[in-house]
Order: sequence, then C-alpha cells, then structure tokens
Amino acid sequence: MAAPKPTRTRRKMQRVTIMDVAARAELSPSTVSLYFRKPDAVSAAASESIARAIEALDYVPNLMAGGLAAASSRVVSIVVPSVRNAFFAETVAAMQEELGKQRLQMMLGHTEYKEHDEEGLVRTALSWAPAAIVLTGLSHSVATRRLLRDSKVPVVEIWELGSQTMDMAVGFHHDQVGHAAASHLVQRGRKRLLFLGARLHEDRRAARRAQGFVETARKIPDITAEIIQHPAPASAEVGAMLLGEALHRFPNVNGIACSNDHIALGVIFECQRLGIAIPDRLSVVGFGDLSFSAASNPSLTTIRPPGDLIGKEAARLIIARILHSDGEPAQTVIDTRFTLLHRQSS
Amino acid sequence: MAAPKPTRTRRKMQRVTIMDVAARAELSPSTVSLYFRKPDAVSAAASESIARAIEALDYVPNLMAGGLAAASSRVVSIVVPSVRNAFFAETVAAMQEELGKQRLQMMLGHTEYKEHDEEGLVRTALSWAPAAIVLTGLSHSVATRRLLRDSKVPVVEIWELGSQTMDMAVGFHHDQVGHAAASHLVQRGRKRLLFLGARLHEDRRAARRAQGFVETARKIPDITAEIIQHPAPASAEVGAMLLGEALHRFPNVNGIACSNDHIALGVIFECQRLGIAIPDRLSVVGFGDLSFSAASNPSLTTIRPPGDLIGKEAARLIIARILHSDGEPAQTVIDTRFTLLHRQSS
DNA sequence: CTCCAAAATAATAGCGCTGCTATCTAGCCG
DNA sequence: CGGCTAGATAGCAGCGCTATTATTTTGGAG
Repeated sequence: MAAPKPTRTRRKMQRVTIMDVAARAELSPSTVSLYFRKPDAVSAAASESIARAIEALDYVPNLMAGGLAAASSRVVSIVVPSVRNAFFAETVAAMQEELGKQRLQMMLGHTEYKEHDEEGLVRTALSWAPAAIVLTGLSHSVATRRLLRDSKVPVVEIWELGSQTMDMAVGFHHDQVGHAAASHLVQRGRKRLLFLGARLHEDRRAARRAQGFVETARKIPDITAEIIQHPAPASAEVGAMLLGEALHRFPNVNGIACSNDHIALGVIFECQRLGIAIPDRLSVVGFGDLSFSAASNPSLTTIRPPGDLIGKEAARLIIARILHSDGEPAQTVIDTRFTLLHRQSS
Repeated sequence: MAAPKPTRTRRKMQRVTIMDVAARAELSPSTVSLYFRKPDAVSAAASESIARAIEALDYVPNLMAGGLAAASSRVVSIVVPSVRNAFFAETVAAMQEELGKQRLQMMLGHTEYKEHDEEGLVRTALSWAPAAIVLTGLSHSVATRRLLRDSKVPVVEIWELGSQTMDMAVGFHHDQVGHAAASHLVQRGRKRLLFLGARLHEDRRAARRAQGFVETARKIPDITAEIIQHPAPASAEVGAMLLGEALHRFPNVNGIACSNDHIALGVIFECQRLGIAIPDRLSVVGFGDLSFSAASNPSLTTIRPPGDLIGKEAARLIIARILHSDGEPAQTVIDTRFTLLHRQSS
C-alpha cells in the first residue's frame, strides 16, 4: 500500500525539551546538557545564549529523563518514624536546607514506628534510583540490608550510634543519654530514681535511654531505679498519668527522668496540681529541649539532642560522597553528642 | 571500513529490568508491564509466574523510566512553610499516609516562610512531572501561577481558604478563627482584648487571624482590641515576652488571644510567675491545640485547626483527580472548619 | 467443526536526557 | 606558517519503561 500506516499517535508532548532550547540557542543538545551538568565546560558566549533560550522558552528540565539516562537521580530518600515528632521534623528540615543548596531533592517516608514497614519504603525509595538513602536508627531487617547492599546506594543511619553501621552514620549513643540523666539526678542528691517512658516497646531509642538510665543508677551504691512505661505515644497527658502511677507505686521517689519533654511537662503540670514542689521534693529531667521546655515553670532540665546538626551532617556526608567522590571516605561515623541543660526542675 | 567501531562501552547496568523478569516468566516485557499497571488484564497463570520471577530476581521497578515513558510520575510535591511547625508536620504526615495507600510518593519542599522561594521549589517540583502539586496558602507569585497553569498539573492549595483558588483547595478561613476567638472572649465577659502574635509579617495566615479578631471585637460596642506582635517565630519565650509588653501597654487587659499555643503557653507560664490568676483576671485563648495544651495548668482554651484532616482531604482530592479522572471535578474546595475547645484558661 | 468476537499477549516506537566519543576550533610553539 | 594540543561543541546510542497497535489464543454460538 502506498499509503503509509497512520503514524502512531503517541501523545506528542508539547513540553519544551532540551532540543528546543538547543535549537533556539543555535547549539547542539549536548552542549545544553553540558551547560547544566558542567557549566564551566561551556564557553561564556554559549552559556549566555543558552541562558537566554531557557528564559525565553521557560524551559523546565525533565529530571526523570536525566535520572534515567544517568542511572541515578538527584533525590535523597529519607525514612523517619514520623515527622509529627519534633525531633525528626527538625532533622528533616535541616537536612533539606543543606541538600537544597546542592539542588538535591528529598523524598520522605514514614514508618510510624512500625519497623516492618521500612522494607517497603526502602523498596519504593530504590525505585527512584536515589543518590542516597537515609534511615533512622540502626535496626533494619535482613531483607532491607540486602536490598541496600545490592543497590550500592550510599546509606546514612541517623539518630543512633552503636557498634555497627551499614555505611555512614550520624547520631549519638542513647544509653549515654540515660547515663547522663541518672548521673545528674544522683549528683543533685536524688536516690530514689524513676524513668518514665512512653511507647518504649516501639521506640527503641527511648528504650535504650531507659536502659542506660537504670544501668548507671544501679551501679551506684544506695541508689534505686525503676522504669515505668505507657504504651501510648508521648504527650503531657501521658506524663501526668505516669506520674500518678509513679507516686502510687513508689511514693518516696525523688528523681525522675522522662523519655521526652512532653512527658516531663505532664509531670510538672501534675505536680503543680498536686502541690508537689519541684525541685525540692522531686527533680525532673526531660529529653528533647522542646519549644516550651525553657519557658515552663519551673523551667525544665533536659537533654538536648542536636536534631538539626544530625540533619546537617547527614546531608554533608551524602554530598561529600556523591559529589566529591574523588577523596576517600573521610569520616563516615559522626558522633554529634548531646547536651544536658540544667534548669530549675532539678 | 570493515572493522566495526569498538562497541560503545556504556555502563552495562547489571540492574534487573523488566526484561529479565519477562524472560524468566517466559512472557513479553509488555505483559509484565501490564501486570503492574493493570493487573486485572493479565491472566491468573501469567500473573503467578510473573510474581514468582519478580520474587526470584528481587526486581525493583525503575520509576524514573516509567515516569518518563508515561510522561507523568507517581510523585506528589508538597510545599509547606516548614515541617518544624507542628501544624504542617501533621498535615504532611496525614497526607503521606493517604497517598501511600495508592502508592503515591511525596516530595517535600520548605519555604521557611520566604514566599519568594516558592517559585524555585515549584520549578524543581515540575521537573519531576509530578502527579499533583500541593501548596500552602493562597498567595503565590505571578510566575508561579503561570508555571503551574502551563504545566497543567493539578494543584491543591491547603491551610487557607479565600475568595479564589487556582484549582483545588482544602482549609478554612483564618479570619473566622479570629472572629471565633474574639466572640468567645466577649462571651466570657472580657472587654479589653489583645491579640498576641509572632511573626505576623511573614505568617499571613496568623495575620489574618489577628485581623479577624480585631475586626470582630471592634464591631461590638464597649469592646477594645489591639494587636501586639513580635518578629521572632512563635515560642513560649516569645509569649512570655509579649505578655510583659501587653501588661505594660495595656494594664487593664482581660482577654488575650494568641497566634498559637506556644505563645499562649508562654502567657500562662508568665502569669504563674507574676501571680496573675487565669481565667479570673485574664482569659487566654490559643490556636493549635498542641500536645501540651490540654494538660497545662490551667488547661488552655484553644482553637484546633484540623491539620490531619487537611492532609487527608488534600490527598483524596488528588487521588480522585488523577486516578478516577472519569467523573468530573466533584468538589474542589473543601472547608474543613475548625473547633474551639473551651477549657480552663477562659 | 467453522467462524468470530473477546481476551490475552507481543511487537514497536519512543519519553527527554546523559555519557561516551568524535570532531572541530583556536591558540601557541618552533 | 605548519603542526599540535587543549578547549569547545556535536553525534550517537541507549537508560528501562509505557502506550498504542498488532497479533495470537480462547471459548462459545451456530
């Protein structure tokens, strides 16, 4: 048949492509591509006419095409338990700011403290051929580890340090936090200690703080320490509730550390209602240094984890690895430490 | 010449592709692709052998290739002022949960309250050919609007409702919040009203609440209302500071509304220190119903914005639009309302 | 049995960009 | 001034998948 088959009606995208830009700038697509990837390799004259063409056409690059061709994208995937949690929100925000400077995008995933979901999130993340993957904590399923190893994507584990890491890590030792809280209370002359924790069965890091707390306390002669917990997520209400239980079970308690500041604030509120003097009769130490902690009455002694620093350093490690891959893995484990802020409640 | 040029040594990805799966399942790549996109169109026998092949090869699809071919991705981009802000963190989390059910991924961008940055974020977002874009608030630059219009990507504006929306919107009217706070205080017999606000110059929504507050109050005979503000981000410390200024400038104030609960908590703390009885001498109303608001002492009367509902509904609108595009735009503007929670502080 | 529509599967032609190479140009030395 | 080299620019061949069309297989009806 002379008549050619009707041409395929593939959606003929009217999208502006790199070729349109090249045509307008009277250069080849290669050069335009180079302009984006290695601006220095393009002459000033070419750069200028390309910039003009981009401007005129309002060109928006297609990062998916670029990622496909380059077999890797400018996306960093991060998996956190929850952004509802101020700690991780802080880290996510700081990290994004840092990554943004290098025009790296962030894709976010939540486990909502269900560790089992992590594998699925990692799978999805890998579908985007990310430049790096950031995971919270150190405990990951075998399948997750294998996926990541096979993919060869750089991995950063954040918010927790331990004996072994998959690749890179930024965080601190949670047992040391417990240790610091216990030491501080003991130093303040407290002998009957309690750790009040929310959701310790799911929040492993909080559990490690609790463990570090009692281990430290019990090593010191004449000191007692127990853990009281509640399965619900941390909130001031849970804190108030936990204090009630604490006073019921251990009436002579005089030093309390909390899994976080929400719990501690609840303890303070409840003590106000019950007429319990803080710190005279009871010392309270929190964890988190949340927005209200310095302003409460009494102000709250607490341990401040450097959430923003963690985000920033994680971003830096990633940038160092993927952008300046020339040098060798300088430092791949960063201990950010934490700070005990001694205020009125202890 | 006879000798063929040496074959290009293109990085021969050892990645498992859809072709490997097809080969192993003894089917064509097309069928495997169909299996992912329209599982019902594939026979049970084929489905099973494909599933087995995927399992055996540990196949991870390349979403960038898919997105490129389909000219659209399963990514939803969301731009919020900051995830450090609990309101938006809540929305982001809820939205992600809802989107996740449809295997839609979320890409996050922050403006950090710099509206000027929005355009860049939208540009980057569009580079990923997202299935939809979610923006916070209603005020966007002309360039941003044009970019979005040209791209034809569905847009959802959240957390604010007003006279006109670009496409879809989910939120509530902030002036109504101010109105509700003022009405409530008046109803509680308060006549000398103040609105304490943080960062009103950047946080337009808070500014609208303030505006609604004074407009309502001033319409009522015998009532006075003023706004006092501080340029720093909201925190309990700023709240305490603002109360100081308030008492200095308006010693007989007896009703205070705050731009959010952090400020209100600071007011409560400061009143405790100063020995000002709440609510006897001073009524306080917050905004946000943050984690500590119900537990504080006195508990805080506040207005609760449905952050999670906003996220959920926004996700639903998006899903309805892109997945079941058959039906016509049912409802594209959703007023989620808000709730005044009357507690002890008023 | 044959025929035919419906169901299932396969073939084809890109999506828009990048990573090599190859080619071209300008600058500089002897 | 020819010959070289480094610096710019261009050409080519996919990246891994999807949408569309084409083909084959099924399963009844006649």
